Amino acid sequence: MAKPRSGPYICGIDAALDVVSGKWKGLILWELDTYDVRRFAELRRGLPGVSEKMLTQHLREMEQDGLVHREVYAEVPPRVEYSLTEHGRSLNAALGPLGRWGMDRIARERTELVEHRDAEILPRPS
Amino acid sequence: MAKPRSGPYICGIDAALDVVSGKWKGLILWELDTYDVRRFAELRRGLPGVSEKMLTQHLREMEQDGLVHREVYAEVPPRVEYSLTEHGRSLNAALGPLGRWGMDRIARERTELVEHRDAEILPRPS
DNA sequence: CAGAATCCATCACGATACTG
DNA sequence: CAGTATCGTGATGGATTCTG
Repeated sequence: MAKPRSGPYICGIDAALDVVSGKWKGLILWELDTYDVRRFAELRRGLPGVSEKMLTQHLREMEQDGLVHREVYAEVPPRVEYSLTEHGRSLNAALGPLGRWGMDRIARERTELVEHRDAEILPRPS
Repeated sequence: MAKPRSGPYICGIDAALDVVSGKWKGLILWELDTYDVRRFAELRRGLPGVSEKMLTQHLREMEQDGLVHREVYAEVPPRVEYSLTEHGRSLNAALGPLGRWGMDRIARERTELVEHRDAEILPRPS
């Protein structure tokens, strides 16, 4: 089970996307990068709409991919803390420009209705 | 149809990943960036294993997302050329660091059997 | 050549219930 | 609290066939 890898990667983008392809992985990365350390319930609260199963699953995969570190405390009220590994941090850094691009895209979408806004591309299909 | 997703994004990463999340989109981007202009069959050859359906589907979505430009020539042997828009180019630029990260990951995986792997850059013997 | 259409397999994702 | 187990579903991806 786990992950049927996409076999031999053709390029770096491919390999990287394989690791972040999951509905919540981007957000998990963001959350862990922002807060440094987070507990299971905290992450869950930070990702509105995620189910425990998906959160666990994604966390496990990311742990296996060496992105996330999982620290378990053998206490009476169980406590588990998640944080990014060096590897995970470097991924996040590499994701920086993409994040900014995404922000621009969001901004663009907000003004997409204004047709005067953009004169450069706008392919007009007739 | 196309994409019912794209709810309100929580962060830029989320928005960007939504656009490149597809089995071949990363490769398509890479291919179009490398060759500048590509025909349908060329793209198909460049993406070993892709089906026509998926290629068409991905291309259409990317066109709709404003990443790809589709130029149709009304000739007897039909010819369609795909290229990146400005928007697509900027995405690719933003994808650069991620691609390099992915390359590192591939390299790392090659030496993954060495559990001692640390801050060391071993030249690949062989 | 560049696709559209159809059918089919798989899997990512989710809801719910149970546990140490 | 932090999971695990099970089941169900729609989206995603693929093989094949047909067309302008």
